[in-house]
Amino acid sequence: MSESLEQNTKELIEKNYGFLFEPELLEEIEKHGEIKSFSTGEIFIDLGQKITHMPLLLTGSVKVMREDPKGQELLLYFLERGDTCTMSLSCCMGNKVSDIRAIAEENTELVMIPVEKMDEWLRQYRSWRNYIFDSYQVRLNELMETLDSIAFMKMDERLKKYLNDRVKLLGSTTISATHQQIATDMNTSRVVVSRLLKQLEKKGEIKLGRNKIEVLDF
DNA sequence: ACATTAAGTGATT
DNA sequence: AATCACTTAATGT
Repeated sequence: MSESLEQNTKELIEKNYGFLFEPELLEEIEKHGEIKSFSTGEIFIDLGQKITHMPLLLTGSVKVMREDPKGQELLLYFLERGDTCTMSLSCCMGNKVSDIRAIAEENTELVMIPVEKMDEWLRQYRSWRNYIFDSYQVRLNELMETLDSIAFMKMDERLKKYLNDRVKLLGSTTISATHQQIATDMNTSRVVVSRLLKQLEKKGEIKLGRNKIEVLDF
């Protein structure tokens, strides 16, 4: 039984990271990594929590957000399979406390790597170094995108982007969320979201239902 | 049937 | 675009 689980683990890691890392590194990941799974809505990294492991996503997706001192939430970016949380990276290098919150968007599996391995692997494996640097770059770009979405885009454009992002991420045109949840993600008010969604529905771009939105046009 | 939660809307700032 | 106040609709008990 544990045999088949390990087999499964190995396959999962190889499927998602096999093309990135050399075999020796993959073996190390299998050896030291701990597989965890979370169901939709579970928070697995929270503000003020010490980071002891860094996550590598295998399946599912994750929402990463920040909270300002007033308790106002702000969505930073989404993670999908093959991604790692760059924010926790910087946290564990400095042995600091997390300043972000990570929530499972859907049922998600990931490998937790102990921080001690980070240093070692950075020195030892070129592919790991590249992966980390690439992650930084990808994340930085995404952050820039959300930044100028907030700074320069109007609400209706932001909402469209939000919907498209989630459709792409979930691989489904049906999003299940309340208007309130969406509003919180974009830190605006529910009323605004409801009105904009209604407009989009009138234009035939989406179809609304209770707790769900179907994206028709994109 | 009643309470609760989600969504829609006009008016105001 | 945000907030208020209120209505209507869908769901759970």
